[in-house]
Amino acid sequence: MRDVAARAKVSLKTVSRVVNGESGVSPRLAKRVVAACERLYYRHNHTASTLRRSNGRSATIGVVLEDVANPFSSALHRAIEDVAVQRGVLVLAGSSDEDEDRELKLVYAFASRRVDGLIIQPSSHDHSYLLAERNAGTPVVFVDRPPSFLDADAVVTDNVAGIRQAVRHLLDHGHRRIAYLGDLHSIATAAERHQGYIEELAEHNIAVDKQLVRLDLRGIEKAQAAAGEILQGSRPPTAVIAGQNLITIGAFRALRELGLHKRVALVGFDDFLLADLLEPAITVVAQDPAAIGRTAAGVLFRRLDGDRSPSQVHTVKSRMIARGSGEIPP
Amino acid sequence: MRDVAARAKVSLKTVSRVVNGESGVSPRLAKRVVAACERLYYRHNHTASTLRRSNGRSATIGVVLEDVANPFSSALHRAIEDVAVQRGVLVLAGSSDEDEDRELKLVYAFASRRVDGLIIQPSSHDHSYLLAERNAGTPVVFVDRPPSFLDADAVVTDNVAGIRQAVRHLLDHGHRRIAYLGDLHSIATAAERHQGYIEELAEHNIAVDKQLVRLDLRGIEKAQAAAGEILQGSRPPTAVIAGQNLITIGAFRALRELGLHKRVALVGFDDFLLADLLEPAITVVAQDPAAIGRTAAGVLFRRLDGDRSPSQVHTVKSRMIARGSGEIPP
DNA sequence: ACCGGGCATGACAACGTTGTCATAAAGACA
DNA sequence: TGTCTTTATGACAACGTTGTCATGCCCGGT
Repeated sequence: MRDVAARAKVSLKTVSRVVNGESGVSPRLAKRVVAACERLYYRHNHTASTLRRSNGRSATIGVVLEDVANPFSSALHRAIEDVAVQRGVLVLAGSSDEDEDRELKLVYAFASRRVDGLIIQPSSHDHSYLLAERNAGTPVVFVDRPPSFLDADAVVTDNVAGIRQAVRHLLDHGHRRIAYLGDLHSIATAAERHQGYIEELAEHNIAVDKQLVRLDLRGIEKAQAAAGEILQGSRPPTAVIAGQNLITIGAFRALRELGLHKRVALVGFDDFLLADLLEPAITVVAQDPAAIGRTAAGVLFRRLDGDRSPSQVHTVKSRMIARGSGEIPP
Repeated sequence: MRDVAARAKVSLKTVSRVVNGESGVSPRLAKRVVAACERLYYRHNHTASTLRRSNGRSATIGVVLEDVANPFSSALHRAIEDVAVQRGVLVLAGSSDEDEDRELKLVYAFASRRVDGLIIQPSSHDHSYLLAERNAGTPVVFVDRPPSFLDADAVVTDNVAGIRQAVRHLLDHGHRRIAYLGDLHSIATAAERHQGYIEELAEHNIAVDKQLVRLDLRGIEKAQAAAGEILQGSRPPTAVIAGQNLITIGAFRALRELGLHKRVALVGFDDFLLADLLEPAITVVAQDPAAIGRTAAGVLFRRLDGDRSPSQVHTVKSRMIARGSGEIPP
């Protein structure tokens, strides 16, 4: 900037004014400055300007996702980005891999870059480590799962209602022996979904058969194995509910393997690409990651704009999509 | 930092030394400083430190992708992140949506945040706008598609060889009427793949039937429509090659719709989740986005470490995965 | 008692910008 | 012509840090 000022024969401050589009610079000087900028390949240093500016905003937010490459997380990411670009805000993204320590390190790394806000899909179970950030006035919004030991906004899917709807759907089609395959019980959403299964069965006075429930299944292979065991048990289910994306795929693989995919019903939680092209097409309770991301970014920016209202949990509705696999009779 | 210094009754510089883990601070003082940091919720300001430090590194890189939510791009993103975290480097990511202007704006936004390096999956066709960054010594690596009008490193898939392999595979299975569905011809990789199709047919002295070629197909719907038209034409193909992910899915939808999915062969370029669960399972020429991302990040960091060798185009091999749809006889 | 060397600590400037205020020039008005 | 207002411009400090160098202290050797 000093070089530009020298070349245009003006003061630093005048260059600053031109670069920031401030008024009160004569067209003659402004033209000289612009010309010098171009000649010298000058690039404004946004970081230095942040340091000095009164509001101190870096125009950058940090997003911690489970894995930037997983479809749910990346849909969140994209939705957040779309809101951010409209405000000229950039997005730092990182993957926690469901690891508390990585989450914490990412948040600290973001914080030390002075991001304006944080959106976190949490893996940890104690978010009090974020107290320093809250004290510093950095807004934090949790997505997919609510925070613990910290007062902060959150945007989540109505997991319990979603699974209850799936159970009811199967009951309506005459099923009574309904298996449930769930993710790591330590994940809040997984626990909620399992809870939904229990609640809906209870409401219809159906006892939970422990042989039909398998939890802590992580990834396609484990789900496939667990589904295989249940389906080959002494009193197999007539329908299966899968509490997560990859579990649905694993369950479907097991059904295929045993030639049962057209005889045993399957309903999955969370939609996935091509679910409609399988045979049978898979009935799912679809989440809306784009809506979750959009909402979360909206909340974050409202906080940045000065909203001081009490923090709130926003719920995004899930939606049942009947495609065939969930409508197989017992 | 000033507050911490005051509370620990030491100078600013001593706090700086402790925070950066420099040697030459007595344990007694160091302990006082650490205690003060914790009491005051002090967070190191990495941005300010970058401004002052001699190397001026921000420990942040910028990644421009076609769309952070698309499976290929997000796999790239993740692979890059995995290399970056090992060096304590954060990743700014953005989506260009195949729009030159958005790409340019993202690059400028990254540059003004003084990222240490850039990885770009380019949409534009003239990358000379990056000259200022190259002059400033910021390394730039292109992924998926090579740069134009700029001397820079690139990491790409062997598109021509991949498609030629697909064509040969179909020829080996007896096909002679092979249709080709391609993406926007303005995308360099799409043009290369189309070229591969032409070359391999020429080598076997088979004339290209223009009725069997459709280009500029963007998205599932357009591909599906185009495939439908070709399959219902007067002299339909016995096999179809799809030049991209979504086009493969669109083509498969069209085949299903017409009940031809077990009679007409299909080979897609670029693998996708669940391709193995469709009926028939889809034969593809798989790219390796993780390897591309890993390589690109490796090249970038080598440049940052001072590698001044001439820039180079690295090619990552594609791999044919036969699953059934490509082995249907004519 | 004196000197030299090593070690711990701090004072100060600088990184690239912008906020604040001062100043100079030009125009408006009586 | 003199005074007041407006407008354009610049000088300077400050943002939160770290590099450079100076200072003061302690220790061992003579």
